Parts: sequence; C-alpha cells; structure tokens
Amino acid sequence: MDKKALFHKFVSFTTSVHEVTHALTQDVKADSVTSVQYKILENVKVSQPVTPTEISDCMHMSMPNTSRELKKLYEQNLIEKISDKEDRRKQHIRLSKDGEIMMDEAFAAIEVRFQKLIENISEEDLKEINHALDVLQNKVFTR
Amino acid sequence: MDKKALFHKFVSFTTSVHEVTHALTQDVKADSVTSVQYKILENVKVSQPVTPTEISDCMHMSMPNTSRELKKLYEQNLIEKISDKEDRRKQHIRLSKDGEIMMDEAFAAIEVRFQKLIENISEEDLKEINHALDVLQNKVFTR
DNA sequence: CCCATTACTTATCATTTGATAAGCAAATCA
DNA sequence: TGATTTGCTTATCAAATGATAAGTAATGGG
Repeated sequence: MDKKALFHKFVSFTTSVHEVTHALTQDVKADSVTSVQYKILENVKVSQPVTPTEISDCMHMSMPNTSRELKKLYEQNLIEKISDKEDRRKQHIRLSKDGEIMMDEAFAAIEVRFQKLIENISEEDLKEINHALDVLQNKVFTR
Repeated sequence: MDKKALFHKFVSFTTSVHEVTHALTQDVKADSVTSVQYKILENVKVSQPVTPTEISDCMHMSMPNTSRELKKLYEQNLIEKISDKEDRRKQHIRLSKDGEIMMDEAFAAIEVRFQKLIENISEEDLKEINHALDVLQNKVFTR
C-alpha cells in the first residue's frame, strides 16, 4: 500500500467531509446563538450531562471563555447547570426544555438534508457506505 | 437499511473526522498568519491558480473580506497575484516561493502525524481503509 | 456609445473570539 | 490545620472575523 498516496486521498477526503458537513449544517442554527455557542449546544446535546471542564477540553477552548459562553447560554435559558452532590465545585450541564427544542429542530433540519443526499442511493450501495463508515470509524477515526 | 440509524452513524463519524483533523493540523500554521489566512493558503496550495472569486465562493466568505485577507497574504509575500491576459479584471492567485515553503512544511508536518496514526495498521486493513475512502468519497462526499 | 454587469478593492463598523490575570470556594493532601 | 490543587467565575483587552456601503476599472450587450 502506497502510504503517500493514501495520505493525499485522506486529505481530499477530509476536505470533502468538511464541505458536505458545511452544506448540511449551514443556517440550521438560530440567530440568537453564535457559532461557538451552537457548537457547545451540539456537544451538550450529544453527551449530556457534561461538565464545563469537559466542554473546555473537547472544544479546545479555555475555561474562562467556556464559562462566559455557558453563562450566555444559561441566560438564554438554553441550558441548565446542576451542581454535583458529592463535589460541589463541579457542575453538570444539560439542555433545558428550550435548548432541547432548539437542538431537536436543528438536528431534524440536518437529517432532512442528509436523507435527501442519500435518497437516490441503492440499497446495495447504502450497505457498502454503512460498512465503509464502520471501517473508517474503527480503524482511523478512533477516539 | 435503516436510514435513521445511518444518519446517526454519519453524525458521529463526521464528528470524529473533525476531531482527528484538528489533532493532525493543530499548531502546523505559522504564527504570522491567522486561521482564516491559513485556510486560504491551503485552498490556494491545492488548487492553484485560483481567482479571488473562487476562494470567496468555496471558503464561504464575502468578497471584501477575501480581498482584505489576500492583501495581507500578499504583503507577507506568501502569494502572487497575476492578472488575466484576456480579462484584466480577473486575477490568478498562486503561492509565492515563500508561500510554497510555508505550505510544504505544514503539509509535511501533517503527513508525519498521519503516518504515525496509521503506522501500526496491517497491510490488509490499509487496503480496506483505502477502499472505504473511495466508497465514501464517490458515493456520499461527492462534490 | 451607453448601460448594466462583473471582478475586485477600500473603508468602516459591530461582533465574536481568544488570551490573560485575578479571584473564590470546595476538595485534597501532607 | 494549613498549604496546594481543582473547578469554575469575573473582568478586561486585543485581535480576528463578518457585514455593509461605496467605489474603480474592465467587460459585454444592445
């Protein structure tokens, strides 16, 4: 296997993934939140409950900035902060009712576009795609 | 094929791709350029020569902002502007000598990390990965 | 030739984002 | 118990980014 060639293929693949992701997600976020705030909400949605430290780590942003953005989301009633019973320094962040609604709508919009993207793909090809996703997820994009 | 399940798999896949991409590319850009400027340079590197309008379109940024950033890159001697012989309104952007050096270094650093990422993968698995990349690129992430 | 369009530039402004210093309270550890 | 560490907050500043208005020069169509 030519690893150099594989690298180039990998680069153009990731570029394509970024482009398609952009196409699927553009304009789904409400105007009341910024891009970074939306990203945080996505993160919370997927892995709630989550601590500010975890958000900070996995979004690659400093604690002060994370704290600031969480505060803004809290003030918009999009998230809830629950303090840990055992360690009262810790907090657990969840989406509020409003936050859930907002993110459900966003994901629904994304899914509509995704389904449209694959609507004309044969059952056979879908199985191949499904398998390809598994392969790459498990062997390259393991986290 | 359960298309709903496929969507969820797709979402977590793209998340992983973004994370791995971040890990591979973090800190490769020189301090003298901003993130957006680096992205522009990547774009130019891959598809030079390129017009400002093309950059603007494919990076999803306005012409005025594109123009501003290109000017800064030009002032840093990282790109060249060549005006079109036939249509003198048009420009063709290329990396300058310095720009080429900068981007070659960046890509080399990324490649080192990529090769490290796959160094312990068997020949067999690499072939599978290679095929999976082709499948997804051609059937889902076509652009 | 005139007018509309295209390709790009300049200028300006608001907003977002990133970085840093300093602080506080709870927890841990010696 | 006192010192240190952890988890998070507040405040502040600089820089990057996004958006808009206005302008120039070249092109092209009628």
